[in-house]
Amino acid sequence: MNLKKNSLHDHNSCRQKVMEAAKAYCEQKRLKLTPVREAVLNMLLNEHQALGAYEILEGLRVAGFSAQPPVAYRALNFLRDIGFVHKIEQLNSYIACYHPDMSHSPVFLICQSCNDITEKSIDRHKDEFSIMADETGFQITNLVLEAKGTCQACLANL
Amino acid sequence: MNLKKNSLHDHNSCRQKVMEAAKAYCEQKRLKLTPVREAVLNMLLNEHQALGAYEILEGLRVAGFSAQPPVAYRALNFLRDIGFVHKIEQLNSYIACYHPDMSHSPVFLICQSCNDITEKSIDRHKDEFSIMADETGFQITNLVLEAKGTCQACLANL
DNA sequence: ATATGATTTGTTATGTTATAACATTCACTA
DNA sequence: TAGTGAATGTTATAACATAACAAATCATAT
Repeated sequence: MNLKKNSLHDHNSCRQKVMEAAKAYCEQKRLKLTPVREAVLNMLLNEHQALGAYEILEGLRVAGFSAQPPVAYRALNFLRDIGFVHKIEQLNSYIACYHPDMSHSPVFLICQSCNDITEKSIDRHKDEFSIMADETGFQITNLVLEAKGTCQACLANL
Repeated sequence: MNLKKNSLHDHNSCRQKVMEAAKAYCEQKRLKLTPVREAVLNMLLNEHQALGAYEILEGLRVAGFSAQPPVAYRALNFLRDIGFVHKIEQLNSYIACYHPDMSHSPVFLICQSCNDITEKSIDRHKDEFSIMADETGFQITNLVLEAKGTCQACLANL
């Protein structure tokens, strides 16, 4: 499992905070964080890493939910819509967002050695891609910013 | 088809230049731009848009090549390795690169309205993602930078 | 309280994307 | 011209994702 990250912060409290934020957000927006949706978010927060849709589906099955693919994809898409889950396009997998702040675009650093994924944020509207897009009159609705490579810890162990 | 781009430049000469560049590159590196590989690159250059692997496979079938999936994927991966084709991760599709310059990272602006894809370049090592990665000691081997949205022409037609 | 409309969930089936594994052919060169 | 490594052919299957429709649940306005 991902010991490195766990050692860097209090994973439990971090997880709880995000879950509460999700509940508050849904309440405020009159959206429903139903049992399936909460279970999916919880699973992603627990793992603290990217999971494939079918891994999530297996988790749902174990937890007693219906385990047909649409169940997982619906929950994932709901959570993505509200910004608490992101898809890692290069891995076809999904990861919880620990700072669901709409004014920032997520940036992912994917370590090919330890499979750890670090989420960074860049200031929307100030980054050079947004600027580049502005220059050509392109209106961005979604940004995918992913870097694959080797993280510091793994570089040190080479 | 993609009239907008065709009107912006001499598509034919552009296509030929890239194909020649690919041939020169392979010759220099002692790599083989075999018939299948050339056919795939040619198809992508002709279309001047992103194609799915199975569309390419169908093109190969029509051209008389073997049309099992591995044939297309192998050719695509070869062309990606040498930098003449990129994968658009958000679309699971592949597009020819018109400025295969290793010191630049490709950036794609994907218009959801007209399906046009514009490739931009950013200076590797100077962009803020590389800088962000450097700060955390992350060594990037591959960058995926894709923006979905609406292009200028389509915005004007709303 | 209850009809009604909207949202969510269940379920079946299928579509789409990609790779594993191994056999065969080809091109080079020793 | 035999041996080697690269490329291709081929079969099968894995992995990812959605369409379509039925059933249940929920919200709320009368």
